[in-house]
Amino acid sequence: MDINERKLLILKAIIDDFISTAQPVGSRTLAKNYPLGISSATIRNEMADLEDLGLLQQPHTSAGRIPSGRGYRMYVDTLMKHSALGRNQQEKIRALLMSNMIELDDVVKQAVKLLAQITGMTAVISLPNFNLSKLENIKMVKINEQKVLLILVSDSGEFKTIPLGINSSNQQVLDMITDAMTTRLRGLTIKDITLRTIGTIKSDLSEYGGFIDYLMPILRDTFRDIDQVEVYVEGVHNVLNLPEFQEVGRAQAFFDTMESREKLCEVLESGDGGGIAVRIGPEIGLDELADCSMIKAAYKVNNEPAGRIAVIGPMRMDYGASVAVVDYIRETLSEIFSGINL
Amino acid sequence: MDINERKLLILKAIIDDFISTAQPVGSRTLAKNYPLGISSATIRNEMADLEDLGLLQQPHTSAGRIPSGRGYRMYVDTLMKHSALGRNQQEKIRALLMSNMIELDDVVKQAVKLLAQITGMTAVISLPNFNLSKLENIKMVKINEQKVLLILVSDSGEFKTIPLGINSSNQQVLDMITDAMTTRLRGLTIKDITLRTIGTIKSDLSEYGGFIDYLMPILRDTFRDIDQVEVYVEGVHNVLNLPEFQEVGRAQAFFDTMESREKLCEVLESGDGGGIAVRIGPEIGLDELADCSMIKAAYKVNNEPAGRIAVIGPMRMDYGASVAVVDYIRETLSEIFSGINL
DNA sequence: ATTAGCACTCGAAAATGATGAGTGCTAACA
DNA sequence: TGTTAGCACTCATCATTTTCGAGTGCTAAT
Repeated sequence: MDINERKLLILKAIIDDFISTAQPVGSRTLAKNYPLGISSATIRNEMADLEDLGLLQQPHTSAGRIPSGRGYRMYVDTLMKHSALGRNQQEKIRALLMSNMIELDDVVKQAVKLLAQITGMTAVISLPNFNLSKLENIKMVKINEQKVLLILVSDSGEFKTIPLGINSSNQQVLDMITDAMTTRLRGLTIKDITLRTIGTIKSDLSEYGGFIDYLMPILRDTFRDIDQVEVYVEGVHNVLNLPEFQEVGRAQAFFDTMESREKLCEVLESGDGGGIAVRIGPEIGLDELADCSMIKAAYKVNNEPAGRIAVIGPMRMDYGASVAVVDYIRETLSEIFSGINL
Repeated sequence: MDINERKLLILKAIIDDFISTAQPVGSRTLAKNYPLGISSATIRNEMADLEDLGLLQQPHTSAGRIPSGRGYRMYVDTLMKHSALGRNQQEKIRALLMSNMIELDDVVKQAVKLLAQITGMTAVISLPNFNLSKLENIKMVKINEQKVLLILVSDSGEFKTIPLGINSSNQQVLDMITDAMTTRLRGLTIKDITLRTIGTIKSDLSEYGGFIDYLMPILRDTFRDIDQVEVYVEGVHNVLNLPEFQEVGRAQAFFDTMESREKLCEVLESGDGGGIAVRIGPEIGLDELADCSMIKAAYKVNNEPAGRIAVIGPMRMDYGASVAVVDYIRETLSEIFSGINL
């Protein structure tokens, strides 16, 4: 059986309708509400064909049709209207993201909130992995007799602070040590730091013998443990407004998934970083989200792919609008982070 | 009408039963399952009296009774069994909270997670308000040409880091400035810092004229904006397992409330800090939680009341067990934070 | 190839009925 | 006088039935 222009038109109409009503759509309503110029009987025949092609499915015998995963795929690939964001909405996003520019974290948090709010779904964003950026500078600041703050600065201007429980140190000594560390470690990533590199520092500082022996294991453990990719999630509860999440069990399963950093990370970080990816149902690669869809994109920091941004919602989502928003936010983030040493 | 011993016994039985089944309890089941030694008819009469006294209510004519707010109040005040935590559970809590002791924040986050997990309800905890603790030390660390990290250390060993966007500063200059600031501000709380105090610093450092003129407004704004009380919430989704939250609308309203830091703060911080408070329904003081209950207590840092810890759930909660957990965690936190300069 | 028409299907919603847990009241009883 | 057995009555819940209508597939006419 061939798939012709008209079938595609009908498929598009069905999906458009289903996206906005969440109800299976039948031949009569279709004939009534869309200018297809053919009768419901003809539509019925075509629909039967579309079902045979695996693009539609019937919840039960006497109901209308709903799109299948493959149907959505075709819709997203070739049928849907790619809408652009309205001017004023663009301005709003831009203004909000630009307003709060001291830290990358803050911008990113703002962005994910915005994304959730605009789409009415759940938004997820991952931060650039600090472990992979090059160290530029290392400092330790004595907080009090029991505590020192370790500060790692990356070449892109990001930094990370880590409190250490260290007894009675002296700021001058700490400065000497961090100077030596900076010399040795500058340009490396945290991932690159091994026991051996730390060992070399120790040999540079033999004069502080005892204290170094005390400090180094702590630093070693600290470097070993810096490792989680940060993920921010926003708008998890938005889905309660959607008809597909009206049974608490369903909603609860979704919430549980959204609370698992690892799963989210895995799903976010998979795939290459180019362009926008639309993952439909099982394509997401997570059983728990097999009846959801995800739109995901990588934003850049200093023109290098860094973190990912995504929106997750029911398969029946407004792909056109969502893609537009994700794209615009990705673009704006990349722009904000381009070349600026935060 | 007098309220005698037997009535109280019946009330207690009804509430115990209702807490565990979530079903209105009738006279027959009561007579069958509790060793009251009287017939269902007698119980019926007593129940009618208890209803007249406002301690019970009937969802509809031919249903059993459920406790009213006043009923719960009486239960909590005089009837319920105060159970203590089991030894092994105590050990578990203790071990978990002790294991992770570098930062107060970490302990507190661990505690709130634990509380939610053990009670199966929603747990909330507020941090000691940094604004109210006395400043001990102020530092600024140059991160790079555009950025400086401001570190405020309190006398209890807590600290707060605030990134500032400041151009091309020099670490020596920063040290001079923070030394002057420390001299002037030590012992004050952040709340105490006014425009005038900042002005005096400026006069100490006339030699750095231009830079100070640039820096001071930034610091002024920064001090003015440090102000939010941190609140951690954990286990919001736990309530989905409870029968009273089976309609999504109900659950959603609860989630919304739990997302409002201000409302939570208000509710947490109200009341004096002594002992454990059980707030039933409207006593919480928030319309959105009028059919929930809250158990709340203040923990201490250095033997001074600091933050609050609470668990929030349906009115039909196991008050005895919950009070025990809250109490033990409060106690353990206070102990961990007693006298230790973190 | 298209469409009108028709018989048929089947879920959703409304109507009906049985069930049973619960009540209040009364009269008998210890 | 307090307690209890008994009884009529209430009413939510659940299962069953009925109705309704949107939808389908098929056939025959255009």
